[in-house]
Amino acid sequence: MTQSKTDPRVLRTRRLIMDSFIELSAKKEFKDITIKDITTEAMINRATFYYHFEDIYDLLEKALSEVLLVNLNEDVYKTDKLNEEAFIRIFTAITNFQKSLSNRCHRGYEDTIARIIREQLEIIFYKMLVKQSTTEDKEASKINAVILSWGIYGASVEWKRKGMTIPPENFFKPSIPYLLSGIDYGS
Amino acid sequence: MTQSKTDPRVLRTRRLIMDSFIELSAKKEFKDITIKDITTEAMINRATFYYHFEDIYDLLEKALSEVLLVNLNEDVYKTDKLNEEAFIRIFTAITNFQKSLSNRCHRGYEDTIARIIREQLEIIFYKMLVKQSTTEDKEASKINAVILSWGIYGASVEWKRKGMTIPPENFFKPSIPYLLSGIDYGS
DNA sequence: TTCAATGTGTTGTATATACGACATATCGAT
DNA sequence: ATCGATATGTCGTATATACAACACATTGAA
Repeated sequence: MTQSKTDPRVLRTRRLIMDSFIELSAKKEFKDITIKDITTEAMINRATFYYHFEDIYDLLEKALSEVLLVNLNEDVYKTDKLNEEAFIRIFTAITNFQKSLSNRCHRGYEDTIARIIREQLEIIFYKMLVKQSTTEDKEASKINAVILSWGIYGASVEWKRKGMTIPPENFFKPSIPYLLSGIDYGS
Repeated sequence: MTQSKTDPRVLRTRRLIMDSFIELSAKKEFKDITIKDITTEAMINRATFYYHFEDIYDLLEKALSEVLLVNLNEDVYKTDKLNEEAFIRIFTAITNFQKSLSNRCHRGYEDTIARIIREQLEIIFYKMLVKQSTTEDKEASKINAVILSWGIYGASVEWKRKGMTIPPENFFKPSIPYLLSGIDYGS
């Protein structure tokens, strides 16, 4: 809210960099992508890259966060209550994300990616929990968000381990009653 | 040759502006397109527009020149000799250009467009004539280029007036012997 | 007519980007 | 181990773009 709108040049450049990175990720492994590759593809100067990102890992992080966030926002914020439908939407968004990553080659960076997913999940869960919590106990919401993010990410890993073939909603549905019973203070 | 390569920011911005203009031309008449429309679509500042173009007519001119030039370069420079094939390529490029313009609405600017086409044609003809002329008479080449540009543009207007239905090569072929006889000094 | 709204074109200043140079690190070949 | 080639990260400076403000023209409605 306090953020004054950012310079259009910045938005433009970040978009160019991120798009180029995603483009290149489809062709090469992450470890073979150089900063020069990215900036050449994006037609921006190499020094400009460092104006926006610490290094290539920082870019990976922010690019993935953004992609995931777009997925989540498209699917989730249609319903702002954390009910059965919302859980299924979120879980499906994550499995979609996992599927899209499994095409690209990010070998050796699974941990980074896992952390990014959990962080984004935590943010979203926290927002939704605070919004619908009747008490003012934000600490509890924070911890619950952590637990939910780890738990649901874990479920997506298990889904992946089973071959990514089971429809996400079928795989996940059995656990929903348990998850809902824990958080449904209101009503 | 003497041009040192231009700043990538300039290329980027010009492309954004031109693409936005072409985009908007598909939706609105030229007279209803404002500078603000263009710069908003291109996501650049209005003042930046004036850094690159005198006004909207200047943009029209340069945008059309570029589109035409791309058409011509794609088709023409495969053969660098001004023979029957080259004439047909050029004439076809122009009729294609006329067709693409007839969809968009540039009512009231036909004269401007005509001038742009002739200017581009003249440049190309002049280059080719000088290249293949055995004598060093550049003045003659210049005048011949003028004559050819007006003549061939006129033919394309006639082709348009007849409904743009006749295949350009059929329409134009009968005149080629005459045109070739005039310029074929060499050999 | 008058007035408000909108478009045009210009100017001064702040900031993002381009560019070249540099030091350092990494890596593959000899 | 050494060397050339290539990638990383940083810096200073030049320049293109963003932005707000301005004067002026055009337009349409009261």
